[in-house]
Amino acid sequence: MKKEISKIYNPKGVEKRWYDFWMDNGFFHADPKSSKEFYTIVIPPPNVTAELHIGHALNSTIQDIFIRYKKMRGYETLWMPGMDHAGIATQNVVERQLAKEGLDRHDLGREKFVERVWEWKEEKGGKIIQQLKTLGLACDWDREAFTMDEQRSKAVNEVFVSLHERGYIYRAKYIINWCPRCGTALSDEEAEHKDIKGHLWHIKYPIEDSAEFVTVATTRPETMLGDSAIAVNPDDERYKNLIGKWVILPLLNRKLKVITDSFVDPDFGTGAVKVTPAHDPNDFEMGERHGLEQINILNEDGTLNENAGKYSGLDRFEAREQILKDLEADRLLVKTEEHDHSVAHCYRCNTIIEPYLSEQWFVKIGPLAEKALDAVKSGKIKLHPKKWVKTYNHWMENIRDWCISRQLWWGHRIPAYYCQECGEISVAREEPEKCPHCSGALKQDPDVLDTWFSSWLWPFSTLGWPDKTAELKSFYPTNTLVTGNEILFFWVARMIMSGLEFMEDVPFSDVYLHGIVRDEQGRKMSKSLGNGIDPLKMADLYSADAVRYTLLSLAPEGQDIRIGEKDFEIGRNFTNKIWNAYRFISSNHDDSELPEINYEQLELADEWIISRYNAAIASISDDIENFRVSSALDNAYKFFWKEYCDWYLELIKERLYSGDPERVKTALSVAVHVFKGTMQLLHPFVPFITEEVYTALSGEKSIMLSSMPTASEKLVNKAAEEKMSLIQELSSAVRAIRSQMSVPPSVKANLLLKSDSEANLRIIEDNRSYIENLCKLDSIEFNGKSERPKLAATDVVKNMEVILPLEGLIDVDLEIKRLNKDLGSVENALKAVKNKLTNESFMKNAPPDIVEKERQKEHDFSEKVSKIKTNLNWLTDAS
RNA sequence: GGGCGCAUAGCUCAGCUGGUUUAGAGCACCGCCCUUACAAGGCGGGGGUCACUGGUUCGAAUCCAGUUGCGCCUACCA
Repeated sequence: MKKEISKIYNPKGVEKRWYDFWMDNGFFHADPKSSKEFYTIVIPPPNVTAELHIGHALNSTIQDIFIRYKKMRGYETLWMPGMDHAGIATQNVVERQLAKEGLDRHDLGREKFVERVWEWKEEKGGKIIQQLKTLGLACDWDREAFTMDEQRSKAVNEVFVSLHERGYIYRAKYIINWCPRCGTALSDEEAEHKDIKGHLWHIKYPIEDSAEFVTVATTRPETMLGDSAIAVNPDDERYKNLIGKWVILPLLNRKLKVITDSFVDPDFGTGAVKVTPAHDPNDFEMGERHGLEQINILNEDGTLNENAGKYSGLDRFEAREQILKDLEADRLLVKTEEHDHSVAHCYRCNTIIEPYLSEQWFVKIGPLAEKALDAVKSGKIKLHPKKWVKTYNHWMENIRDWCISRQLWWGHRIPAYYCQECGEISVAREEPEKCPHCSGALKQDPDVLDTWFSSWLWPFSTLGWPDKTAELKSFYPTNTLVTGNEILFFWVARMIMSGLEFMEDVPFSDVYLHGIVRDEQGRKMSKSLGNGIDPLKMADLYSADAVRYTLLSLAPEGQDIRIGEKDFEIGRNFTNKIWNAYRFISSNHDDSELPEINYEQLELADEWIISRYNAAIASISDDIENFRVSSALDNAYKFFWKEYCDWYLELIKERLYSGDPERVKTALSVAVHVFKGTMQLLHPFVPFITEEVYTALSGEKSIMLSSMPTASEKLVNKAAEEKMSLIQELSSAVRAIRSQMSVPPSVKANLLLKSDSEANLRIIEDNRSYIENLCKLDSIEFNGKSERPKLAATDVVKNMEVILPLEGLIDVDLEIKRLNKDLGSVENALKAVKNKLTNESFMKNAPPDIVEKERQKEHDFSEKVSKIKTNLNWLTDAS
């Protein structure tokens, strides 16, 4: 009874049906009370504003592979999903929305604005969660967390207060990164440095009571308005006479003292530097050392303030132009040099950041970093690939205090309260009613915390901390963290710090860092370039399985990935191959139950595929356990497509069509057994189609409930593999001859084999039907008496002469050419081997087994050479 | 300035601790084939002085050093 199965795999409907099924049955839900061993991953929370891009697809597919694999290996697996509130990004979105209505957030007021953001979040936010589901991810959605939800907010609050109590949080007036467009401070990590082709302007400052000038060089001439000194290196002879003198700041005509500071590099610019303590981190420190005035010339929006004289009100870059013009007019601009330097940009809006003096909250990071450094050094946490360890160490050793306050409304409000009477600051878990010092009225700090201040708690906040939950007990520490390498500092390093500080244990034991997905030209995918590939579109076109497969098969271990839309055909073709293998097996087996494999009745092909199958189980498992996911997939591909489909399924056709029920049964039992297991091995990579065909074939409820096959040493059969490789080589040789001599499949041929090796001939004789079927042969003759035909195409396989009498069919010149080519390469190989064997030092130093191998090679190659030569002679004689 | 990575077929990449490979795969290309799972396929074929230069070694695509090119990260480059 044949079943009707579509010739081409149609994933439409299949994927959604199975995802619903998995969800309805709670297969993704993890039980903290389970007696199984736990395996946990926390998702890198995407922004609530995010839409799925190809990087998310790669990142989450890798996690899904680990989760599904471990589940089938018997673990209680938890994949903890959620999102972060993305303070700046989300506020931006809602502000843009307001702008369309002609409003800004101040029109609404803080409370209304935050309400509005929540509304936005409920209606439009979190689109990505739905999108992630189409990829088939086995996340425990019942536990979905959000950094702004109640439990996570509780954790943030607790951590802030507790760090404050430990003396790790302080408030200070310091130079920070200020984004004038977002109107907030940023951490060092949030400032992206980009190389800019800028200028170095040389400006003359007149020396007081003199006709002389001192020339300084700057990349930001507008900051001169905030200058409070000129500095030179104390050892710089050129400026010795200037020290202590006064110069006149052009345009504003303020007096500036000439000071010395060893920070100044005499070789850079002119060796004299203008000092602007309020707008440059170095100058700030120099200012501290010399007690210089800090003159702030900027408003928060990047325009110049009243300290800028006639420039006040201008935008910083307009002011720069105007100042340059004015200096030029005063003949004070002496030189304009091209100058490449790196400039900090806001990672959210790409605006150029200003170093800005302001009062902010900081985390004293040193003590936390120290422990986090140890965790990686000691191997408690392993980074994959491990090349990142050096980068991690370097960053950790040079880390600076973390600016955590943000001048935003969307986020966790800082639990610090200022007394309106005595000015004392109280930091508290619960808002105090009145000042604990003087009972005065309190006002909460208006700022919110950096979004990363909530996501660094993710591995335990999502499990219910600070409450003592069953989840924390079972699932912490988590096992594997999978994330893009660009986020190592932002997030990974900080999670390690917080985990060690608050859980007194690392948050995870292994970190898998993958690369960035780029376009075919190696460019980062971005909205502005319009070169992004929409994974949902690809999933729609080719299936989610295809997207997953393609991404993984193209992902080099830890390197960036280049990908184009057409590449997704790779995945589609693969799923189609699975489908058709299923179709083949299925159409050959009636609905009766399949017998267990009878190991007594196996043919060579069966023994061989079972052996290869067990090797595949071992290598794929080993790859996954050791974070080589692409390699695992590659091995699965090779086994399934090259060995199982190309060879094994071809080899069993004869039996399947033989009509002998016993032979059919044996072949089918092995074919199904191996196919099912292969589907299990592939399930973590392509979950949908494997579920579809596995359940269809087995009648089981779900592949997710099945156990991943384990490799059995006993079933690895080297002898069978040897034999098969002879069959394979011989078949390939015959097929090559046929193809190259253009012998159509309809023309059956006879094959003559001549060999000294009875054993080899016996192997072929025992399995002659394989060769006959694969090579479309009528007969095979072994060391036969029949005359060697004059016109024949020939080859040599394992010292066995392969003769295909093809009188009238072969092109003699072509065959001569073919043999000569072959001869050439074998002769080269022989020469190389001979060189080795005549090399005394090789003979003296190389291990005996290697020498033996080379001897064997020499023997084989020279045999082959002489046989090819003989064959060539036959041909030339005949023609 | 410091660090890291990459450089193998036209393209994307394998090739782990040096010797069973006469350097592989996929895509692209060429030829034959709609052979009763699959043309989204099968079979066969062409194509590489493994970036360059030295070194270690009996032996190097593989290890070491340097050079060049590209990429990334990092930095208090006025």
